[in-house]
Amino acid sequence: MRLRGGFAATKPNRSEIMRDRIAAMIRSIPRGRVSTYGAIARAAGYAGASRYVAAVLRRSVGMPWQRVLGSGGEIKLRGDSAVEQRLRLEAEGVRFRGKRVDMKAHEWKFVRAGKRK
DNA sequence: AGGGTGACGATCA
DNA sequence: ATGATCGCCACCC
Repeated sequence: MRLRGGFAATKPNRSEIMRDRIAAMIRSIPRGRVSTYGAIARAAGYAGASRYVAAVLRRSVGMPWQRVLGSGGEIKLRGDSAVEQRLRLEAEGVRFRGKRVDMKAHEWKFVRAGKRK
């Protein structure tokens, strides 16, 4: 957490930086394009943290959450949420092939960040 | 320290 | 295509 006014704030720990970087990647996905939990984790420099990407998305507000999908363009939400996600995506022009998003046409390619420990 | 959780992902039956 | 398994990661008791 950053403090205002230039006072010595508590140094952000590894997880906070991780969370911020992941959130930034999600926010950078343009309208009409999508990505996956795994790809976002890798792009942020945390390969393997796909589950955490979902956790971050879940607890953040004002994020384009509908643009984040499971591997292969699969909607991982359940019930009403899943329906809403599909509607929101179709509303911004994202096409589906059966149950999944046509990744070939809509997957957003990030410029990878360097790997980190 | 130990065990359980989830909007994951790859693999296999 | 579908469900079970297992490995992963940070969190939360």
